Amino acid sequence: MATASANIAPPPTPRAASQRIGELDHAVAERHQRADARRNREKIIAAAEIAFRELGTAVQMEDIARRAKVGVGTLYRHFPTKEHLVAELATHCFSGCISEAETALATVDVWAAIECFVYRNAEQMATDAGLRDTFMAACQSGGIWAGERDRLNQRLATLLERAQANGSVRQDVTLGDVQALMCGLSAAIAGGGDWRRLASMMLAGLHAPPPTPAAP
Amino acid sequence: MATASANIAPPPTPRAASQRIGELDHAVAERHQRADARRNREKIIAAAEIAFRELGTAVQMEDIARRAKVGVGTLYRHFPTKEHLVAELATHCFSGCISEAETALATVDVWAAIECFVYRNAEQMATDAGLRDTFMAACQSGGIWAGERDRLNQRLATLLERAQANGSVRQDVTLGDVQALMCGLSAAIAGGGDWRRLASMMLAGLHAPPPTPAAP
DNA sequence: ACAGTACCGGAAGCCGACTTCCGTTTGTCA
DNA sequence: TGACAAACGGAAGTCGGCTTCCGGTACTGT
Repeated sequence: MATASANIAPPPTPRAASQRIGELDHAVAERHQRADARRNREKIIAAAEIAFRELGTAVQMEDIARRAKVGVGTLYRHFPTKEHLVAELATHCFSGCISEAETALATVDVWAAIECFVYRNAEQMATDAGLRDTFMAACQSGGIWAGERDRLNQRLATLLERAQANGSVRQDVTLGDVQALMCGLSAAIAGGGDWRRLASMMLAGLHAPPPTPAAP
Repeated sequence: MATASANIAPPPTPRAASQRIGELDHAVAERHQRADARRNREKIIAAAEIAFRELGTAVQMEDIARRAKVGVGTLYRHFPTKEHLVAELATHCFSGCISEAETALATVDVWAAIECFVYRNAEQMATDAGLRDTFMAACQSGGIWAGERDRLNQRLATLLERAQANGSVRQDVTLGDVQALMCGLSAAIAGGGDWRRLASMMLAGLHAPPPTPAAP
């Protein structure tokens, strides 16, 4: 699994590689399509979201198809690859986080905004394996949904910058550290810790005064 | 994935289930065996340790056999299942941690001992995927190597207890939280953060004075 | 030196995912 | 309404791992 687990196999066929996610994919979605097709797409996404929350990237395509009351063939008509489908779901996760980050950016008290951001995410992670897996995968550079991740990182970067200018976050913390921390928080919550305490500890670590001199 | 990517498949055959790890396994190891067999076992373990550090639980049996210059058949003669082999390796990881925890227990300054323990592990995690995966898997209760994990947890529990009595660790932290934190630290380091800073943040989170009142 | 047996190697088997294929169904447009 | 293409369903294909099998090899004790 490591992690857990994640098992999106690298596409064995050359076929999938020929489609950029978010290009042709959306093009197909937009273009004139039959009513039943559109309906099925909705059903699939709805079912996939639930399953993703429950099982994370370990969801199985057949499981999703079953929940959506649709054949696997139909599933693959709409999403040529598991990776494409997961990317769609991960994008939803990210856009949620992004809008939270934006409300944080609109808040005057930077530190309170950060606290709020972290608590909100931690709370959701407690019941959403998909969100946790998304944060974990976000650390691997160059993933498929790198675009969305970078949009989030952009927000977090300015948030971090302000907080450091403000003195409310340790000066030596980098954006990479923040990313890693979110990833760590996911894992810790997945590991069964109490999300509230874990979030508060993470915040304390960020907030802390100048780092204590390192022990040998 | 999550995790990352642990892929020890549940044994499909009834065969593996009939052998308790650490019982029959060791018995076979002890019992009179041919010299070449013993030599091969050592080669396998040596190769597996290196591969495990490099790849974590994602190592493949064939890879290990190749590195040990041994056929897969031989590998399976010594370890009837991938799970058995990984358990052996994880046990090594745990016993290292346990002895570190014991030196920590022997130290007068509890907080300094904890710092040292965390830094040491973090440093090793930075280059040892096997250690990271071991900590991640340790959270899943009831794993195969639960015995060793519990021996470690026992040490950590008394360490935590003393530190809380001492006032150097937040009162509301539980052993489960500590476990989750180690798991989170693994993930964060795997996610590419700087181990030194991450460890210091984690310690700050533990050390912190009474928890800040939770934000909504 | 020899028999007997433990052990070795790696090709083949198996299994659980993902993905493809194609006959059938259904919506759409004239 | 009829023809046509788009979409459906799910059985079958594929692939990458773990695991087994069995003919050959080489220790070990006599």
